[in-house]
Amino acid sequence: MDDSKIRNMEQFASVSGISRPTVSKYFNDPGSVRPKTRARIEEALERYDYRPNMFAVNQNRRLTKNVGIVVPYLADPFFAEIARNIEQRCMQAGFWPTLFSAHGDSTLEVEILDSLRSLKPAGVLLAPLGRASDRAAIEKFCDDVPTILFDSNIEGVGDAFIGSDNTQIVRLSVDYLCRTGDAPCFFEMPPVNPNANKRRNGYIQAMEANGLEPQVIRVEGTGWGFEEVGYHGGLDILSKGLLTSDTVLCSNDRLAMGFLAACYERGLRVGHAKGCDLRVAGHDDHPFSRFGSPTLTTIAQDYEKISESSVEALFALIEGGRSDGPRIDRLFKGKLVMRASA
Amino acid sequence: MDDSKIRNMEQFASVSGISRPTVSKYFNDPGSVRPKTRARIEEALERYDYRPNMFAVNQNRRLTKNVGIVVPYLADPFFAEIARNIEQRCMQAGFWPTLFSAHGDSTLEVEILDSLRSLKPAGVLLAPLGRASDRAAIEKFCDDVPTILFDSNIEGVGDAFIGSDNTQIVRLSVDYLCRTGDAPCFFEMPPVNPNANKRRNGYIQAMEANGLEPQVIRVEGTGWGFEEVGYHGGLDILSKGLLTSDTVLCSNDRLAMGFLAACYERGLRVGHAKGCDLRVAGHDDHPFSRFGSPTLTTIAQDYEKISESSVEALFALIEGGRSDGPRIDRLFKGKLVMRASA
DNA sequence: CATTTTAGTTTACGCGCGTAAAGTTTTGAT
DNA sequence: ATCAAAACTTTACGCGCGTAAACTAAAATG
Repeated sequence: MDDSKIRNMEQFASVSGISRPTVSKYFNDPGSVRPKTRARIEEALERYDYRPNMFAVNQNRRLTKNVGIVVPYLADPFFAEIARNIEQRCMQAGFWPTLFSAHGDSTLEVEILDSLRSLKPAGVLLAPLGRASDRAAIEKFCDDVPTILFDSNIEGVGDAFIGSDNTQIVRLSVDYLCRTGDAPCFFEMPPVNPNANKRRNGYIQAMEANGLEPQVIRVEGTGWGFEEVGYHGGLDILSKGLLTSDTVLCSNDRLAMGFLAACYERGLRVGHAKGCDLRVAGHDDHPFSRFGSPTLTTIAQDYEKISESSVEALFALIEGGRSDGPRIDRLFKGKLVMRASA
Repeated sequence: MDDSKIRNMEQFASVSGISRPTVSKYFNDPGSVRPKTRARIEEALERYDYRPNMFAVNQNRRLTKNVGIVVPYLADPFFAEIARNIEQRCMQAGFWPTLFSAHGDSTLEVEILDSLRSLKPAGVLLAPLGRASDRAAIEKFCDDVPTILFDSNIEGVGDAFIGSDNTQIVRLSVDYLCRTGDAPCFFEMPPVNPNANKRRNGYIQAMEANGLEPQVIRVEGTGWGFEEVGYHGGLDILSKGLLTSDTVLCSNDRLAMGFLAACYERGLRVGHAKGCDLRVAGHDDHPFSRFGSPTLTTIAQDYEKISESSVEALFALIEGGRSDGPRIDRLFKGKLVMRASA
């Protein structure tokens, strides 16, 4: 590789023997130039390492190749994983993804969107905080920037929503638990987002469909430290004897993992096997659920499909422009993952 | 707020009654203009919402206000937390942080650095993959961009290293375990980074200092899925009866959490209390360690200080330029966190 | 082969802002 | 009030690239 440094596209064009406008065209879409031309450019690209200046490139373009990814809480490996998945898909499609986390803070969420504006993104994939979100601010942002919501819905905001069918997911867990033992009571997480309520309601529906009486246990706790809530709330529940069943269905796996720690501390043996005191199940198939003590029975969210579908929806939106059709909602079904805890 | 939209600094300058070069100066450093002028600009800023175009701003500046943060594996909440901490500090200092994760892949790590180059960052905070890292590529990057390494060191690369004193950390855990029960054997993680080796060597040193014979247990496994390694490796160790002590010190908490799951599955009772079969301890005070079954005794890394010190070192580097002095290494001590497991 | 189509070249302008130079006003110390 | 220093205004240029227009060369069509 020749080390004489190329300062700009002008120079690179001259060493590659192609005019600058054509080189510019190549970088915008390599397929838009003749194969022979493309070959010459790429040959030069091998010899000299030149990259167009990001800032100059984006200055004149009304629409950049930037894509914003915003998640509510990055310290949750679930979001880290889904972000990774989305990032890769975006890069493969030639976009430049940038990852942001609201860290559970709605003020920060709005700040992120404001910052994102100045990135002039072609589109944004947003998993909103949920109830805590500043609806008006997000709505305004979505007016200006093509935005796909995922994971957590805000009714009527954004160009589409991709997520899980929480009703089906909870239905599945309830049915499984009912078939394999006592009907579950429901250990509810703090309702930070609409999914929390969907799951509680889904539980109630599913129980009633089975002719059983729903039993919802709600504990104190706010924010995104679900393990903390599951642990301390769990200790509280156990010490006060509030459990109405020996089968506990938790709204999500992080809550369940905290609850498992509480059970262990209280000397309760959790599992579906004979001689166990309690069965515990969760939802999401969180990355750490398979390493619970015991390993956690749960319903897996199809986050491969959620990320795939989200990115697809965004690209369709970017290419096709905003349609006046109805807002698209796509919900994916969950799958039962049987492990030791229930 | 007046909604007539301001398109550029020219227009904003005219509505604020200040000339454009002065407004430009203000945005680069609000303190550099006369208080009266500043007040007029900020008054206009309240009425009209204008932000300088990021791309235009950065195009002419040799040095931007961008800061890159690169972590090896974002699905590890430890890195998510430290990234959050660093992000906030950077933003407070008026920088624009961008977060990247190598997702355990050295190819991606190099790609990230290449992308970062085109962001013309004022500086970069890099937690390298470690052994898997492409040393030459990182070295070359550090020649061009002021870079602080943190968490995991690469000898002689970058302008400084900020991390934990792994020797002290392991010494602390070994001493504690020896004083409270049988001397520990050491369950080693796959050596993905130099910290792994530092910890093993630290263990051996600490044991010998106590006049005891070190016992290192090494299992198969690669990559960053430490829980997986701890779990499967743990099952293997237990089934083959390879443990040389009833006290197991794990190189880190994630490995330990996996091992706890294995112990649970084998029906072993872990803890420091009477009647327990095994004591288990880890290192790092990982966010999830307090929710283990049992809660995990560990040595906490001082990641508040690590992030604070990393950012400080970077800012000093950015402002002061690179000195010819020796590379700065700062190591912080760990603190014992006594929980139920040992 | 002549003709149309496609792709590339040349030339030129503009994006929004940093920044330098020269001139003007304000400030604050004497 | 006097005057130098500090701050501001005006003017002007350049950053690196997108992109449009007018022209020319190459490829595809018949």
